[in-house]
Amino acid sequence: MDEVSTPLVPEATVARLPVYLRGLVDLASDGVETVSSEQLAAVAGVNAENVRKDLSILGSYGKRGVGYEVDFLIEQIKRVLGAGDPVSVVIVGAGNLGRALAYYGGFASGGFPIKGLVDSSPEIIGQEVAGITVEPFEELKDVVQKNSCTLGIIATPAAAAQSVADQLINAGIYSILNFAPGLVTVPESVTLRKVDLATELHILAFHEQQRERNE
Amino acid sequence: MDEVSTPLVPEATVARLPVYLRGLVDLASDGVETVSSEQLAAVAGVNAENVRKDLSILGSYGKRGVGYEVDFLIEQIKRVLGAGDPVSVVIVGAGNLGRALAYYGGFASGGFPIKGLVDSSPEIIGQEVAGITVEPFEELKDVVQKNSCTLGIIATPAAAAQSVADQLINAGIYSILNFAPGLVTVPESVTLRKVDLATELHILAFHEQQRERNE
DNA sequence: CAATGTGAAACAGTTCACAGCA
DNA sequence: TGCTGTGAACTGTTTCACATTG
Repeated sequence: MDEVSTPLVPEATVARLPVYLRGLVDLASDGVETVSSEQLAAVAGVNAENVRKDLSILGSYGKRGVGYEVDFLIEQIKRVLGAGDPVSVVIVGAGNLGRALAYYGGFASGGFPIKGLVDSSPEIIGQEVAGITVEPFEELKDVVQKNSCTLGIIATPAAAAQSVADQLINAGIYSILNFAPGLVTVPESVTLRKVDLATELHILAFHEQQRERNE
Repeated sequence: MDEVSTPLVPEATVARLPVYLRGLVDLASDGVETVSSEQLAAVAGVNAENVRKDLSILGSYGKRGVGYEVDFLIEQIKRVLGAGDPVSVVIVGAGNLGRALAYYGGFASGGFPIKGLVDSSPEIIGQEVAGITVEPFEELKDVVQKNSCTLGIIATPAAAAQSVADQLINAGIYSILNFAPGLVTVPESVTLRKVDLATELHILAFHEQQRERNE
Protein backbone atom coordinates (compact mmCIF):
# COMPACT_ATOMS: atom_id res chain seq x y z
CA MET A 1 0.00 0.00 0.00
CA ASP A 2 1.55 3.16 -1.25
CA GLU A 3 5.12 2.19 -0.55
CA VAL A 4 7.07 5.32 -1.51
CA SER A 5 10.84 5.09 -1.32
CA THR A 6 11.43 8.81 -1.98
CA PRO A 7 8.69 10.41 0.01
CA LEU A 8 8.50 13.88 -1.42
CA VAL A 9 10.74 15.75 -3.80
CA PRO A 10 10.03 19.49 -4.16
CA GLU A 11 9.65 20.70 -7.75
CA ALA A 12 12.58 23.07 -7.34
CA THR A 13 14.77 20.13 -6.41
CA VAL A 14 13.51 18.01 -9.31
CA ALA A 15 14.52 20.82 -11.63
CA ARG A 16 18.06 20.89 -10.22
CA LEU A 17 18.74 17.18 -10.04
CA PRO A 18 19.34 16.87 -13.80
CA VAL A 19 21.88 19.67 -13.55
CA TYR A 20 23.71 17.88 -10.76
CA LEU A 21 23.53 14.70 -12.78
CA ARG A 22 25.20 16.31 -15.76
CA GLY A 23 27.91 17.81 -13.56
CA LEU A 24 28.51 14.50 -11.81
CA VAL A 25 28.79 12.61 -15.09
CA ASP A 26 31.37 15.15 -16.23
CA LEU A 27 33.29 14.77 -13.00
CA ALA A 28 33.13 10.98 -13.23
CA SER A 29 34.54 11.04 -16.75
CA ASP A 30 37.40 13.16 -15.41
CA GLY A 31 38.09 10.39 -12.93
CA VAL A 32 36.83 12.30 -9.88
CA GLU A 33 35.56 9.89 -7.21
CA THR A 34 34.37 12.21 -4.46
CA VAL A 35 32.75 15.65 -4.45
CA SER A 36 31.90 18.10 -1.73
CA SER A 37 28.65 20.06 -1.89
CA GLU A 38 30.84 23.09 -2.56
CA GLN A 39 32.41 21.53 -5.66
CA LEU A 40 29.15 20.18 -6.99
CA ALA A 41 27.57 23.59 -6.45
CA ALA A 42 30.33 25.13 -8.52
CA VAL A 43 29.80 22.86 -11.52
CA ALA A 44 26.01 23.17 -11.26
CA GLY A 45 25.90 26.94 -10.86
CA VAL A 46 24.02 26.97 -7.56
CA ASN A 47 25.09 27.41 -3.93
CA ALA A 48 26.36 24.70 -1.63
CA GLU A 49 23.57 24.70 0.98
CA ASN A 50 21.11 24.27 -1.84
CA VAL A 51 22.97 21.20 -3.04
CA ARG A 52 23.00 19.74 0.46
CA LYS A 53 19.29 20.34 1.03
CA ASP A 54 18.48 18.77 -2.30
CA LEU A 55 20.68 15.73 -1.78
CA SER A 56 19.51 15.26 1.79
CA ILE A 57 15.99 14.83 0.44
CA LEU A 58 17.11 11.78 -1.50
CA GLY A 59 18.74 10.32 1.59
CA SER A 60 21.85 10.75 3.70
CA TYR A 61 24.33 9.79 1.04
CA GLY A 62 27.22 12.03 2.02
CA LYS A 63 30.07 11.38 4.42
CA ARG A 64 30.76 14.21 6.86
CA GLY A 65 34.21 15.61 6.47
CA VAL A 66 34.52 13.95 3.06
CA GLY A 67 31.67 14.60 0.64
CA TYR A 68 29.67 12.44 -1.73
CA GLU A 69 30.77 9.44 -3.76
CA VAL A 70 30.31 10.45 -7.39
CA ASP A 71 29.29 7.12 -8.94
CA PHE A 72 26.92 6.28 -6.15
CA LEU A 73 25.29 9.69 -6.29
CA ILE A 74 24.82 9.38 -10.05
CA GLU A 75 22.93 6.13 -9.50
CA GLN A 76 20.75 7.62 -6.78
CA ILE A 77 19.82 10.68 -8.82
CA LYS A 78 19.04 8.54 -11.83
CA ARG A 79 16.84 6.34 -9.68
CA VAL A 80 14.91 9.31 -8.28
CA LEU A 81 14.53 10.93 -11.69
CA GLY A 82 13.37 7.69 -13.26
CA ALA A 83 16.32 7.80 -15.64
CA GLY A 84 17.28 4.20 -15.04
CA ASP A 85 16.57 2.97 -18.53
CA PRO A 86 16.02 4.84 -21.79
CA VAL A 87 12.80 6.77 -22.35
CA SER A 88 11.70 6.69 -26.00
CA VAL A 89 10.59 9.96 -27.49
CA VAL A 90 8.30 10.79 -30.40
CA ILE A 91 8.58 14.16 -32.13
CA VAL A 92 5.55 15.63 -33.86
CA GLY A 93 6.55 18.06 -36.58
CA ALA A 94 9.57 17.49 -38.82
CA GLY A 95 10.07 21.08 -39.88
CA ASN A 96 13.20 23.03 -39.00
CA LEU A 97 12.80 22.67 -35.27
CA GLY A 98 11.71 19.05 -35.30
CA ARG A 99 14.68 18.16 -37.47
CA ALA A 100 17.09 20.13 -35.33
CA LEU A 101 15.86 18.22 -32.29
CA ALA A 102 16.10 14.88 -34.11
CA TYR A 103 19.68 15.59 -35.17
CA TYR A 104 20.73 16.66 -31.71
CA GLY A 105 22.68 13.67 -30.47
CA GLY A 106 22.48 14.67 -26.83
CA PHE A 107 19.03 13.17 -26.45
CA ALA A 108 20.02 9.61 -27.23
CA SER A 109 23.19 9.74 -25.14
CA GLY A 110 21.23 11.32 -22.31
CA GLY A 111 18.82 8.41 -22.21
CA PHE A 112 16.09 9.86 -24.42
CA PRO A 113 16.37 8.22 -27.84
CA ILE A 114 14.15 9.68 -30.54
CA LYS A 115 12.18 6.71 -31.79
CA GLY A 116 9.47 8.35 -33.87
CA LEU A 117 9.05 11.38 -36.07
CA VAL A 118 5.73 12.28 -37.64
CA ASP A 119 4.50 15.14 -39.80
CA SER A 120 1.36 15.99 -41.72
CA SER A 121 3.02 17.46 -44.80
CA PRO A 122 3.15 15.08 -47.81
CA GLU A 123 6.50 16.51 -48.96
CA ILE A 124 8.12 15.66 -45.65
CA ILE A 125 6.56 12.26 -45.00
CA GLY A 126 8.90 9.49 -46.08
CA GLN A 127 12.03 11.59 -45.72
CA GLU A 128 14.87 10.17 -43.68
CA VAL A 129 15.88 12.45 -40.80
CA ALA A 130 18.68 11.50 -38.44
CA GLY A 131 18.19 7.88 -39.36
CA ILE A 132 14.44 7.93 -38.80
CA THR A 133 11.79 7.83 -41.50
CA VAL A 134 9.14 10.53 -41.10
CA GLU A 135 5.74 8.86 -40.76
CA PRO A 136 2.35 10.42 -41.45
CA PHE A 137 0.76 12.20 -38.51
CA GLU A 138 -2.22 9.85 -38.76
CA GLU A 139 0.08 6.97 -37.86
CA LEU A 140 1.03 8.61 -34.57
CA LYS A 141 -0.68 6.06 -32.35
CA ASP A 142 0.96 3.22 -34.24
CA VAL A 143 4.38 4.81 -34.09
CA VAL A 144 4.00 5.42 -30.37
CA GLN A 145 2.94 1.87 -29.67
CA LYS A 146 5.45 0.15 -31.94
CA ASN A 147 8.33 2.04 -30.36
CA SER A 148 6.97 2.22 -26.82
CA CYS A 149 7.31 5.99 -26.76
CA THR A 150 6.34 7.52 -23.42
CA LEU A 151 7.32 11.09 -24.09
CA GLY A 152 6.12 13.42 -26.85
CA ILE A 153 7.57 16.61 -28.24
CA ILE A 154 5.40 19.12 -30.08
CA ALA A 155 7.43 20.93 -32.75
CA THR A 156 4.60 22.19 -34.93
CA PRO A 157 3.20 25.67 -35.60
CA ALA A 158 1.06 27.09 -32.81
CA ALA A 159 -2.20 26.52 -34.66
CA ALA A 160 -1.72 22.76 -34.62
CA ALA A 161 -0.41 22.42 -31.08
CA GLN A 162 -3.64 21.76 -29.21
CA SER A 163 -4.82 19.07 -31.56
CA VAL A 164 -1.37 17.48 -31.58
CA ALA A 165 -1.45 17.38 -27.79
CA ASP A 166 -4.88 15.77 -27.92
CA GLN A 167 -3.64 13.14 -30.34
CA LEU A 168 -0.53 12.43 -28.27
CA ILE A 169 -2.72 11.83 -25.25
CA ASN A 170 -5.00 9.69 -27.37
CA ALA A 171 -1.94 7.67 -28.36
CA GLY A 172 -1.22 6.99 -24.70
CA ILE A 173 1.39 9.66 -23.95
CA TYR A 174 1.27 11.40 -20.59
CA SER A 175 4.41 13.52 -20.76
CA ILE A 176 4.62 16.30 -23.32
CA LEU A 177 7.16 18.96 -24.10
CA ASN A 178 5.67 21.78 -26.15
CA PHE A 179 7.74 24.14 -28.28
CA ALA A 180 4.79 25.80 -29.98
CA PRO A 181 3.83 29.24 -28.67
CA GLY A 182 0.33 29.75 -27.31
CA LEU A 183 -2.00 27.97 -24.93
CA VAL A 184 -2.29 24.20 -24.84
CA THR A 185 -4.47 22.60 -22.19
CA VAL A 186 -4.29 19.00 -21.06
CA PRO A 187 -6.06 16.91 -18.41
CA GLU A 188 -4.54 16.89 -14.94
CA SER A 189 -3.26 13.38 -15.48
CA VAL A 190 -0.88 14.66 -18.17
CA THR A 191 2.34 16.57 -17.54
CA LEU A 192 2.90 19.35 -20.02
CA ARG A 193 5.98 21.51 -20.00
CA LYS A 194 6.65 24.26 -22.44
CA VAL A 195 9.67 25.91 -23.95
CA ASP A 196 8.55 29.37 -24.93
CA LEU A 197 11.19 31.22 -26.91
CA ALA A 198 9.20 34.40 -27.37
CA THR A 199 8.70 34.62 -23.61
CA GLU A 200 12.40 34.07 -22.98
CA LEU A 201 13.30 36.89 -25.34
CA HIS A 202 10.75 39.20 -23.73
CA ILE A 203 12.17 38.46 -20.29
CA LEU A 204 15.65 39.28 -21.53
CA ALA A 205 14.38 42.48 -23.15
CA PHE A 206 12.81 43.46 -19.84
CA HIS A 207 16.09 43.12 -18.00
CA GLU A 208 17.93 44.88 -20.78
CA GLN A 209 15.59 47.82 -20.34
CA GLN A 210 16.07 47.79 -16.57
CA ARG A 211 19.80 48.07 -17.14
CA GLU A 212 19.41 50.98 -19.54
CA ARG A 213 17.20 52.73 -17.04
CA ASN A 214 19.88 52.53 -14.36
CA GLU A 215 22.57 54.12 -16.47
CA MET B 1 17.22 61.05 -9.74
CA ASP B 2 16.24 57.45 -10.06
CA GLU B 3 12.83 58.18 -11.52
CA VAL B 4 11.27 54.73 -11.89
CA SER B 5 7.88 54.61 -13.54
CA THR B 6 7.29 50.91 -12.81
CA PRO B 7 8.64 50.58 -9.31
CA LEU B 8 9.09 46.83 -8.93
CA VAL B 9 7.96 43.96 -11.04
CA PRO B 10 8.35 40.49 -9.48
CA GLU B 11 10.17 37.97 -11.68
CA ALA B 12 7.14 35.70 -11.74
CA THR B 13 5.08 38.55 -13.14
CA VAL B 14 7.70 39.40 -15.76
CA ALA B 15 7.54 35.78 -16.91
CA ARG B 16 3.77 35.95 -17.34
CA LEU B 17 3.47 39.33 -19.04
CA PRO B 18 4.64 37.99 -22.43
CA VAL B 19 1.98 35.31 -22.20
CA TYR B 20 -0.70 37.91 -21.54
CA LEU B 21 0.69 39.97 -24.38
CA ARG B 22 0.36 37.11 -26.82
CA GLY B 23 -3.20 36.42 -25.68
CA LEU B 24 -4.13 40.08 -25.92
CA VAL B 25 -2.72 40.40 -29.43
CA ASP B 26 -4.78 37.38 -30.46
CA LEU B 27 -7.90 38.86 -28.90
CA ALA B 28 -7.25 42.21 -30.57
CA SER B 29 -6.94 40.57 -33.97
CA ASP B 30 -10.31 38.95 -33.31
CA GLY B 31 -11.73 42.42 -32.79
CA VAL B 32 -12.16 42.06 -29.03
CA GLU B 33 -11.96 45.48 -27.33
CA THR B 34 -12.38 44.63 -23.66
CA VAL B 35 -11.30 41.66 -21.51
CA SER B 36 -12.03 40.64 -17.96
CA SER B 37 -9.30 39.12 -15.83
CA GLU B 38 -11.26 35.90 -16.11
CA GLN B 39 -11.11 35.88 -19.91
CA LEU B 40 -7.48 36.86 -20.05
CA ALA B 41 -6.69 34.17 -17.50
CA ALA B 42 -8.39 31.63 -19.75
CA VAL B 43 -6.31 32.48 -22.81
CA ALA B 44 -3.10 32.68 -20.78
CA GLY B 45 -3.61 29.46 -18.86
CA VAL B 46 -3.40 30.97 -15.37
CA ASN B 47 -6.00 31.98 -12.80
CA ALA B 48 -7.86 35.27 -12.66
CA GLU B 49 -6.54 36.62 -9.36
CA ASN B 50 -3.06 36.08 -10.65
CA VAL B 51 -3.84 38.18 -13.72
CA ARG B 52 -5.29 40.94 -11.57
CA LYS B 53 -2.31 40.99 -9.20
CA ASP B 54 0.08 41.11 -12.12
CA LEU B 55 -1.77 43.88 -13.94
CA SER B 56 -2.27 45.91 -10.79
CA ILE B 57 1.49 46.06 -10.45
CA LEU B 58 1.70 47.93 -13.76
CA GLY B 59 -0.96 50.38 -12.65
CA SER B 60 -4.71 50.56 -12.18
CA TYR B 61 -5.63 50.06 -15.80
CA GLY B 62 -8.88 48.14 -15.35
CA LYS B 63 -12.40 49.45 -15.00
CA ARG B 64 -14.41 47.82 -12.22
CA GLY B 65 -17.46 46.06 -13.47
CA VAL B 66 -16.07 46.13 -17.02
CA GLY B 67 -12.52 44.82 -17.44
CA TYR B 68 -9.43 45.99 -19.30
CA GLU B 69 -9.19 47.76 -22.64
CA VAL B 70 -7.27 45.39 -24.89
CA ASP B 71 -5.31 47.88 -27.03
CA PHE B 72 -4.36 50.02 -24.10
CA LEU B 73 -3.22 47.03 -22.08
CA ILE B 74 -1.08 45.80 -24.98
CA GLU B 75 0.68 49.15 -25.04
CA GLN B 76 1.26 49.13 -21.30
CA ILE B 77 2.65 45.61 -21.24
CA LYS B 78 4.92 46.40 -24.17
CA ARG B 79 6.16 49.48 -22.37
CA VAL B 80 6.92 47.59 -19.18
CA LEU B 81 8.62 44.75 -21.04
CA GLY B 82 10.69 47.12 -23.10
CA ALA B 83 9.13 45.75 -26.28
CA GLY B 84 8.37 49.15 -27.71
CA ASP B 85 10.69 48.88 -30.67
CA PRO B 86 12.42 45.90 -32.22
CA VAL B 87 15.33 44.25 -30.42
CA SER B 88 17.93 42.92 -32.85
CA VAL B 89 19.26 39.45 -32.19
CA VAL B 90 22.51 37.72 -33.12
CA ILE B 91 22.68 33.93 -33.20
CA VAL B 92 26.00 32.20 -32.63
CA GLY B 93 26.06 28.77 -34.22
CA ALA B 94 24.43 28.06 -37.58
CA GLY B 95 24.08 24.31 -37.15
CA ASN B 96 20.73 22.59 -37.04
CA LEU B 97 19.44 24.50 -34.07
CA GLY B 98 20.79 27.89 -35.09
CA ARG B 99 19.25 27.48 -38.52
CA ALA B 100 15.92 26.33 -37.08
CA LEU B 101 15.86 29.45 -34.93
CA ALA B 102 16.80 31.70 -37.85
CA TYR B 103 14.03 30.24 -40.00
CA TYR B 104 11.43 30.61 -37.28
CA GLY B 105 9.44 33.64 -38.43
CA GLY B 106 7.89 34.27 -35.03
CA PHE B 107 10.96 36.14 -33.83
CA ALA B 108 10.79 38.93 -36.36
CA SER B 109 7.04 39.35 -36.06
CA GLY B 110 7.34 39.31 -32.28
CA GLY B 111 9.76 42.22 -32.34
CA PHE B 112 13.01 40.26 -32.26
CA PRO B 113 14.46 40.30 -35.77
CA ILE B 114 17.49 38.08 -36.33
CA LYS B 115 20.11 40.44 -37.65
CA GLY B 116 23.26 38.37 -37.40
CA LEU B 117 24.30 34.77 -37.70
CA VAL B 118 27.86 33.65 -37.08
CA ASP B 119 29.61 30.31 -37.05
CA SER B 120 33.17 29.05 -36.82
CA SER B 121 32.93 26.27 -39.39
CA PRO B 122 34.40 27.15 -42.82
CA GLU B 123 31.79 25.04 -44.65
CA ILE B 124 28.96 27.02 -43.10
CA ILE B 125 30.43 30.52 -43.30
CA GLY B 126 29.12 32.34 -46.35
CA GLN B 127 25.94 30.27 -46.60
CA GLU B 128 22.66 32.11 -46.84
CA VAL B 129 20.25 31.15 -44.06
CA ALA B 130 16.80 32.70 -43.84
CA GLY B 131 18.03 35.64 -45.86
CA ILE B 132 21.10 36.20 -43.71
CA THR B 133 24.67 35.44 -44.69
CA VAL B 134 26.56 33.45 -42.08
CA GLU B 135 29.60 35.44 -40.97
CA PRO B 136 32.77 34.10 -39.35
CA PHE B 137 32.67 33.88 -35.57
CA GLU B 138 35.69 36.19 -35.42
CA GLU B 139 33.55 38.94 -36.94
CA LEU B 140 31.05 38.73 -34.08
CA LYS B 141 31.84 42.12 -32.61
CA ASP B 142 31.53 43.75 -36.02
CA VAL B 143 28.25 42.00 -36.78
CA VAL B 144 26.86 43.05 -33.40
CA GLN B 145 27.87 46.65 -33.84
CA LYS B 146 26.82 47.02 -37.47
CA ASN B 147 23.36 45.66 -36.74
CA SER B 148 22.96 47.10 -33.25
CA CYS B 149 22.25 43.68 -31.79
CA THR B 150 21.46 43.79 -28.07
CA LEU B 151 20.53 40.17 -27.56
CA GLY B 152 22.57 37.06 -28.25
CA ILE B 153 21.57 33.43 -28.66
CA ILE B 154 24.06 30.62 -28.11
CA ALA B 155 23.27 27.68 -30.37
CA THR B 156 26.63 25.92 -30.31
CA PRO B 157 27.80 22.65 -28.76
CA ALA B 158 28.30 22.75 -25.00
CA ALA B 159 32.08 22.83 -25.25
CA ALA B 160 32.04 26.21 -27.00
CA ALA B 161 29.32 27.84 -24.92
CA GLN B 162 31.43 29.54 -22.27
CA SER B 163 33.82 31.13 -24.73
CA VAL B 164 30.92 32.20 -26.95
CA ALA B 165 29.30 33.86 -23.95
CA ASP B 166 32.58 35.63 -23.19
CA GLN B 167 32.82 36.87 -26.76
CA LEU B 168 29.22 38.06 -26.80
CA ILE B 169 29.88 40.08 -23.67
CA ASN B 170 33.07 41.37 -25.21
CA ALA B 171 31.02 42.46 -28.21
CA GLY B 172 28.79 44.54 -25.93
CA ILE B 173 25.87 42.15 -25.40
CA TYR B 174 24.31 41.97 -21.95
CA SER B 175 21.36 39.67 -22.61
CA ILE B 176 22.03 36.07 -23.58
CA LEU B 177 19.83 33.08 -24.23
CA ASN B 178 21.78 29.84 -24.01
CA PHE B 179 20.66 26.60 -25.64
CA ALA B 180 23.87 24.71 -24.97
CA PRO B 181 23.78 22.26 -22.07
CA GLY B 182 26.21 22.73 -19.21
CA LEU B 183 27.39 25.55 -17.04
CA VAL B 184 28.02 29.03 -18.39
CA THR B 185 28.94 31.79 -15.99
CA VAL B 186 28.65 35.50 -16.66
CA PRO B 187 29.26 38.67 -14.65
CA GLU B 188 26.34 39.98 -12.62
CA SER B 189 25.82 42.78 -15.06
CA VAL B 190 24.79 40.26 -17.72
CA THR B 191 21.45 38.47 -17.87
CA LEU B 192 21.76 34.88 -18.94
CA ARG B 193 18.78 32.61 -19.40
CA LYS B 194 19.00 29.05 -20.48
CA VAL B 195 16.82 26.61 -22.33
CA ASP B 196 17.88 23.21 -21.14
CA LEU B 197 16.24 20.43 -23.12
CA ALA B 198 17.88 17.58 -21.26
CA THR B 199 16.63 18.99 -17.98
CA GLU B 200 13.11 19.37 -19.35
CA LEU B 201 13.08 15.75 -20.46
CA HIS B 202 14.38 14.59 -17.08
CA ILE B 203 11.66 16.52 -15.29
CA LEU B 204 9.04 14.92 -17.50
CA ALA B 205 10.55 11.49 -16.89
CA PHE B 206 10.39 12.10 -13.17
CA HIS B 207 6.67 12.85 -13.30
CA GLU B 208 6.11 9.91 -15.61
CA GLN B 209 7.70 7.68 -13.00
CA GLN B 210 5.57 9.22 -10.24
CA ARG B 211 2.49 8.35 -12.25
CA GLU B 212 3.62 4.77 -12.76
CA ARG B 213 4.28 4.45 -9.07
CA ASN B 214 0.71 5.45 -8.24
CA GLU B 215 -0.88 2.86 -10.46
C1' DC C 1 38.08 19.18 11.86
C1' DA C 2 36.07 19.51 7.46
C1' DA C 3 31.95 18.89 5.43
C1' DT C 4 27.19 17.05 5.96
C1' DG C 5 22.39 17.43 7.49
C1' DT C 6 18.78 20.21 9.21
C1' DG C 7 15.90 23.18 12.14
C1' DA C 8 14.69 28.10 12.08
C1' DA C 9 14.32 32.59 9.84
C1' DA C 10 13.64 35.16 5.80
C1' DC C 11 11.80 35.68 1.38
C1' DA C 12 8.92 35.01 -2.79
C1' DG C 13 4.85 33.68 -4.86
C1' DT C 14 0.04 32.12 -4.80
C1' DT C 15 -4.56 31.84 -3.14
C1' DC C 16 -8.30 33.68 -0.53
C1' DA C 17 -11.69 36.84 0.68
C1' DC C 18 -13.73 40.93 0.32
C1' DA C 19 -13.87 46.01 0.22
C1' DG C 20 -14.53 49.53 -3.23
C1' DC C 21 -15.60 51.51 -7.45
C1' DA C 22 -17.52 52.22 -12.46
C1' DT D 1 -24.21 44.71 -9.79
C1' DG D 2 -19.95 42.84 -11.75
C1' DC D 3 -15.35 42.98 -11.83
C1' DT D 4 -11.12 45.20 -10.21
C1' DG D 5 -7.62 45.96 -6.68
C1' DT D 6 -5.48 44.46 -2.56
C1' DG D 7 -4.59 43.20 2.39
C1' DA D 8 -4.09 38.82 4.81
C1' DA D 9 -3.19 33.96 5.07
C1' DC D 10 -0.80 30.39 3.20
C1' DT D 11 2.53 27.57 0.67
C1' DG D 12 6.92 26.81 -1.35
C1' DT D 13 11.78 27.99 -1.64
C1' DT D 14 16.14 29.89 -0.23
C1' DT D 15 19.34 31.34 3.09
C1' DC D 16 21.37 31.12 7.55
C1' DA D 17 23.48 29.17 11.41
C1' DC D 18 25.12 25.43 13.76
C1' DA D 19 25.03 20.93 15.92
C1' DT D 20 26.66 16.47 14.29
C1' DT D 21 29.73 13.08 12.79
C1' DG D 22 32.87 10.10 10.02
